[in-house]
Amino acid sequence: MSDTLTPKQRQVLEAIRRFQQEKGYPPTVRELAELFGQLSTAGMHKILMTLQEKGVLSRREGTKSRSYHIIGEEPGEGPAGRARPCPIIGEVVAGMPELALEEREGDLYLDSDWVGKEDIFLLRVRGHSMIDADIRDGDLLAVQITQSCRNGEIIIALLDDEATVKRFYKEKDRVRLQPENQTMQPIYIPIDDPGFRIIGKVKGLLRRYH
Amino acid sequence: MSDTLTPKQRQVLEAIRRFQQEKGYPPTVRELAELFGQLSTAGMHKILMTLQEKGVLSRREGTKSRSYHIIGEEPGEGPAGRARPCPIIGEVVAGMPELALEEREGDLYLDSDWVGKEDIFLLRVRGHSMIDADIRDGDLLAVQITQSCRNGEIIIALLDDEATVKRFYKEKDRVRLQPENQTMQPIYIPIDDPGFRIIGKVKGLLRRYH
DNA sequence: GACAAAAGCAAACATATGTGCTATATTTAG
DNA sequence: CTAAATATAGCACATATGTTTGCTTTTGTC
Repeated sequence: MSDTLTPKQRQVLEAIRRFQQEKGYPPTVRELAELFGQLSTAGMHKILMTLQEKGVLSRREGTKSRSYHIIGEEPGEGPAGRARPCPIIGEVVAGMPELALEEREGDLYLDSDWVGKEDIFLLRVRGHSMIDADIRDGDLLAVQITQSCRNGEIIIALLDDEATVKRFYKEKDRVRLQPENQTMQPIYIPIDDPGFRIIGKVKGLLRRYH
Repeated sequence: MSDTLTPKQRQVLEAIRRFQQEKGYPPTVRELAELFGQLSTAGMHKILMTLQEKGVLSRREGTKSRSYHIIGEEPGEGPAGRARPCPIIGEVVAGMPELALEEREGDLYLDSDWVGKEDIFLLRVRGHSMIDADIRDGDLLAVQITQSCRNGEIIIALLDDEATVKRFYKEKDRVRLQPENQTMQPIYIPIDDPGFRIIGKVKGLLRRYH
């Protein structure tokens, strides 16, 4: 089908794609016409009709504004629908869960298919205390903010205003925090310890090689 | 600033965010009004004005259609601009670099700020041969397709139609492939070995916890 | 050159969308 | 309770955008 397109029609199609990509919303007929330096909208409109007849362009219902889109690249089914910004936190600071934005290093867009749709932030790992879990210094941990976690999950917790990464095990009347580094001993905490607070659980890990 | 928002105003803001997220373009005033079951656009319009005064909402120039957007979440600066789809390959198969799409498990959107803008695919790690590099069975490796790589980089290579993950070192007249697992010996390959081919180098790692 | 398809311009028109009024209910703060 | 702020409806109007008509120019083909 697309092999029957004229050069001009390809250019228009490509312009629509780029506009949606860069701006984040579809163009109007006039905006397209201006992009090609045309003084009238009629010509562009005719091209758009042809592209629809040829089955490569579509639009939402009726004659709504900014409704043209390339078939197979519907806005919302693309990156915008799955990617979500996640703040990178250099350090977990007491005073959460306001997520101390002072420590914010920036955002990273993550695929919600991979990391889920719940509240997430990225925590940069410092030190080698998790080396037995194959977590390295400098890695980013995707942390889902939650207070409920199950046995064996890796959690981020505040212990007397100090943040730690540990495996979580709930025992009779206490909580056992198991370090992954075998040279370190587990920590036991009474369930009602006021200095203990769970920030969230680790859902993913990101590492970058240079 | 945002602490002075009324519940209704928060809801509207959240609706704008979700609309842009799901549809891929900003809503009209009437579409917003309908979302809240209102018969008039006047109320919604007033709320939008208030949100602008409070500095959380903005719009493109003039009075264009579908131009409202949340400040800090401008469409185009968001997911669509940085996220890029990367195919997940279950196994590196001989016959690359056509990237045997049969083995394709799907796509994952990755942030180009993190993974770069070059050709990338994701390779699922099988086995524990890279455990000393803290790479686990099931991890995803972000592989940049290239033939040029420097000493010490982790590469994906084809050796007699078999894919391996190794550290790359170029020596005088041969290439040394160093496994990360200390129980395994390095492999030496003449530079002109026809059965040897570099697929690409590892730029990142993704792990998911359950 | 004749011809048809594609592309362009100008001007109008129809619909979609943004904005501005008035009036009335509902909520909130004091 | 009262007053202010907020939210709603209904209507009118201005601008933005989509669509159509008629004509001219360009382009490629026979």
